[in-house]
Amino acid sequence: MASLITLKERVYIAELMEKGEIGKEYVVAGWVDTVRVHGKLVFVVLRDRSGKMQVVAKKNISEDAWRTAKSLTPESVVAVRGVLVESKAALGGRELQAREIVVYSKAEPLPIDIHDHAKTVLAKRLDWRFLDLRNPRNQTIFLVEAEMARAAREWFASNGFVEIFTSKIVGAATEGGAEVFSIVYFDKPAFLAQSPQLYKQMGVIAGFERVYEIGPAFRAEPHHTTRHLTEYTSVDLEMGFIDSYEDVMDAVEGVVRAMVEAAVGRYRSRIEEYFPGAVLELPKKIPRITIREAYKLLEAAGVKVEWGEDLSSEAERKLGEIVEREYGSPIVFVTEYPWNARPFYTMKKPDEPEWTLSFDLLFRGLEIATGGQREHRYEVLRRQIEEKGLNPKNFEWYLAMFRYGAPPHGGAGIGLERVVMQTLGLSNIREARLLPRDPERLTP
RNA sequence: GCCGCGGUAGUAUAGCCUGGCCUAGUAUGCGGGCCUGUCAAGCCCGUGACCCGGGUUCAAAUCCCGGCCGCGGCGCCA
Repeated sequence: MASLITLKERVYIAELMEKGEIGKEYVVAGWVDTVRVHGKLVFVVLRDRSGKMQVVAKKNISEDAWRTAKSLTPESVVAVRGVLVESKAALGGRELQAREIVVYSKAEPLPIDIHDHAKTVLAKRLDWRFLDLRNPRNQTIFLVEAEMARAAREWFASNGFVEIFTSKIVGAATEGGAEVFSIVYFDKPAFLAQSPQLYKQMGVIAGFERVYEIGPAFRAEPHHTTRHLTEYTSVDLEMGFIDSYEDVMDAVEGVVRAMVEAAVGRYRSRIEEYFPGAVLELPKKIPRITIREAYKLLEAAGVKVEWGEDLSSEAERKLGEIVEREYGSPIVFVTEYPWNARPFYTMKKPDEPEWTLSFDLLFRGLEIATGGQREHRYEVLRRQIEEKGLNPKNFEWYLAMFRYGAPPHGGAGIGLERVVMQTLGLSNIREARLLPRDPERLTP
């Protein structure tokens, strides 16, 4: 017999729970969250993307529907037509009394526990990512990510930035390092872009003045840590006609604030429910300290630092704690990094050339963004390439841009997954990436 | 890349140090039974595992070696 249920009739569970009419018939569809079979009574919790509700099937319905109800398995996809009734005992005070049930897809016994993410190790969960994401907690991570990306685009658009799409297949490594993936491009060697850095500078110099890109970046570093991916999403921006790198920090602060506020604004209740360690708001003004001030703070706290060197990951974590305590902020800009810790295109501090006009943004002790003012003077830039031991010949097309009118400019790159991770308080960045790639993992 | 830790049913774990009492325990899942108000239902019965290869030993889940795989720390970075 043909099904009497059509999905056109379908209503979302959240809507039904909020404003469905008691006594009326409705069709809901989704995944079977749990089944509890009693003697002459079956309780089913049905889940769609809006929420969950209880469906009850009693033995006195049609023979067919009763048999179907008894044999439901968790995570099967079903549709139910039933009458909405009040029920003191049911979750949310109402439930659907089933009349008809259609099983579109019967699920086999599950290979992982999807009700509690903590009951299965992350590696196993990732092997079964499509099931792992059925868990509303895990789904929330990607709702937050999507909202952050949307908010970033909106912020960029309303601040005069043009979205660009640069090539991820490149003929030379951006910064001369060895940390790139090699690919075969017909008969030539090529690489996966580790950053759109040089191209976004091109966007500025080409006359767009302000550009941004949200896209993949590839790093061939064999990191075995909870905060590195070999492929991640970079929120990149570059802006011309700036007075100083302070202008770039203002922009980064604007985007990051927009991202966090949008995500919390839209998903506050879900975030509070599933991520008790989440950061729900950023300070009015993100503190800015120079790295030399950071060295002092760290030394005062008994942490060993090397002046003139980059901060170690331990120092960054400690600094995060100190700033939280001293400034009451989970987030801080650290500025004026030493020249030896920065790439060739960074502008040096005019009066103190061993330091640079650059910054990192540390969120709960983890670097989530890096940026600064770029060197736009041809001769100086050329010299800096040599200073870093790189061959200017490999940067000919790039250097040429600075001989035909390049405005003072600067920019930054923000790690999207890291923002998500630190906002929600995740312990592993792989959780914040739909399909994480690390030195070992290439599937799914 | 360097260093450390680990691999036991579908899942998560106990046992390993101090070899035999392991016929490998527990929870959950799965199969079956009872149950008309449960809510990750309850109770009863059942099901299912020592990563691979070699070695030591009377005896190996347990000790040793090699391999494969996983996790984490560091450097570096987003």
